[in-house]
Amino acid sequence: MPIITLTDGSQRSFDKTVSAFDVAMDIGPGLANAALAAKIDGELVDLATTISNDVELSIVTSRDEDGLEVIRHSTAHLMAQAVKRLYPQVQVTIGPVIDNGFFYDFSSEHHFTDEELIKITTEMRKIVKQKLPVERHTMSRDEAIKLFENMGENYKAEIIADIPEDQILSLYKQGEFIDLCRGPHVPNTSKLKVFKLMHVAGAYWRGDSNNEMLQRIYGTAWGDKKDLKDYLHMLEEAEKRDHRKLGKRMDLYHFQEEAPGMVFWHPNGWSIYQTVQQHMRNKLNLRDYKEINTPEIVDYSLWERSGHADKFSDDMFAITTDERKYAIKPMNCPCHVQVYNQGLKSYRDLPLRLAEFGSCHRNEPSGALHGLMRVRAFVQDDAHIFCTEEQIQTEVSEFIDFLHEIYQDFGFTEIIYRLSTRPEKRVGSDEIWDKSEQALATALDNKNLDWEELPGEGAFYGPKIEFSLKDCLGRVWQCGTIQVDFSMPDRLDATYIGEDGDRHAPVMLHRAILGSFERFIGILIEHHAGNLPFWLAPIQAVVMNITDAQSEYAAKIAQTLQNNGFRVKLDLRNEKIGYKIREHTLEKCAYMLVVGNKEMESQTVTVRKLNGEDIGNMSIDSLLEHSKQAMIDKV
RNA sequence: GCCGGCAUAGCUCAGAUGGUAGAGCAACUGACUUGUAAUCAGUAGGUCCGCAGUUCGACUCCGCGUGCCGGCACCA
Repeated sequence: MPIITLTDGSQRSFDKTVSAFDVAMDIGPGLANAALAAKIDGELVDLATTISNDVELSIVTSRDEDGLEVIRHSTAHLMAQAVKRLYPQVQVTIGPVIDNGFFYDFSSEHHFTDEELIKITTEMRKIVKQKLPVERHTMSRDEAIKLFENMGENYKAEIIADIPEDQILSLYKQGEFIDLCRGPHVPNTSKLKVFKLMHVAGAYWRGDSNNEMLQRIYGTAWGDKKDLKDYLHMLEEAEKRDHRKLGKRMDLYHFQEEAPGMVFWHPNGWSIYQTVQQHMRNKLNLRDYKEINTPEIVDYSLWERSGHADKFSDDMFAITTDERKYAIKPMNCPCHVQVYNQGLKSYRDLPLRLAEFGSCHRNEPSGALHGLMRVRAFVQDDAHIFCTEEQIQTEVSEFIDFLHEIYQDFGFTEIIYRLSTRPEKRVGSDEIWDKSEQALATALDNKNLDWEELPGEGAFYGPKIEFSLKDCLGRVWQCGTIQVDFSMPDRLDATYIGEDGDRHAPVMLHRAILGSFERFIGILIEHHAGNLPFWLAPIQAVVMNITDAQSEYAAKIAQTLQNNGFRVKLDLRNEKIGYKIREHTLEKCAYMLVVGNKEMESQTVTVRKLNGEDIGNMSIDSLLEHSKQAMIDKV
């Protein structure tokens, strides 16, 4: 005689075993109709699940996050069923839920085209109309293997073969289609109405590049039409922010075939770059970093000693001249150790913070290149802190403060923290690893930061914290990092004289805040949709006259701004003011300064901001003051 | 690197089922002297990504290469 407690605390008792659906029906037919799944004592289950004991129950609809997940998962099955109907020779593999949708991977000789996605969609709609019940069945592992082998679904059989033998598996059947699945699923296919197949892509079987390449179809699915529409609209908006498009429109930089993955910076883009770099330089000075500069081309033997040649030679550009082999540096650390090694160091010299805007080249796989976000030639805001073991904790903590300050300056507040811990292949004792992992974790905890651990993802020489930012498409880009390194100082003979008078190897902290200037500027462009704040804008102000009568006055204002260190343009063309404003808006000029007869007579300018906001008429002195304040406020 | 797609004027794109291409914007010239997101008219602009092949003829079809795009893998 189950007594069922609902989410609002109310209770209902039944005199016989009931299904979750029966309970929903008992509450009301509207809810029963909207019901997709249920949660029994916190566990997400099918609506058909029977209840014979006292439980807590909630009915899951498309309004719940869980409901959306069920819809997306079921839509993946729906798509697989449609594909199997249209292409019986195709084998199914896996079809999980992802952010905003789902995908399903198929093995097939035939390659799906975008037109065929329409065909598949039509078939999916047919299955929805058929209102096929989705039924859960269970069977033993070996039975399941046999079942899928008989169906010719070898991939499924392979997946099941990896599951422990004694486990009971659940399978879901809708019409003629059957798939291995943990569930839960919607009660029938008519619940799946709002979806769209997005695109086809390749993906390796089991995510391993040694394996066969499968075909993945991505789709999106939602609880109601408006959500789908909003999502598609968001994608369109995100596309408009794409730094590759804006970079072209704003004339920031270009790429060309002769130098794949290497940026040709134009004056506007280089202006942003210089502003960002100067800002970093100022901040590094305030925190007692010493800026240095080291060679880009270094004899290969140094990379052999540092260990890079051994592990990363494929990614290094090597050159041979006069029978001598060099590498173009992929990282700055070995060179920084060379600077450290000049002259005898005492414990009194530590911590020593050596910073470099280090130009690096890495031969990234061609398929990985992506605008400014992934390039082959880039400059890191790199620094290495040489310190004692005891100083690690403080240095890491201060670094996190530094990083927060910089991200704040650039307008980023959403940061993802990840701690990568010891990998299987590593150097150094477990004791040292314990200590350094603990130092990093403690530093994060002391600042009350939410962080995720990535076990085994650390570098071979030490653990690291990664700091990532999210871009407009929700992609996560790693920017900052701090890594503890007990290995390289030793490999490259770095030492200091301790209080005890003996030589010791210092600990090296590799750290970067922006990561690479290229990637960071790409993220900046997308984050601001190209509308960079005044302090970063390549063109901070454009002075426009109404007619020729104000040419001289307009030029004088531009000159004054320029003399005060601002980046100014003068537009005296014989065009209507509306035309000029439109053009400079598209160019993303921060301030538009209009001068006509009115302004000339009163010795003022009228200021319009990029977003169309009119901040009024002001004297040149107040304009200068306003601009200087904007630089300080970073708005 | 792997799978698939794409490559036409400075930019955004159309087009030709094989007979050497077109629009809008930009550029240039002229008129207009203009008040907060496009004034009008005219002119000029192309190795149709590269290299080979088929063909009387290739921008179009086939092959190879390069780059880019969507993913996957990679990201010290």
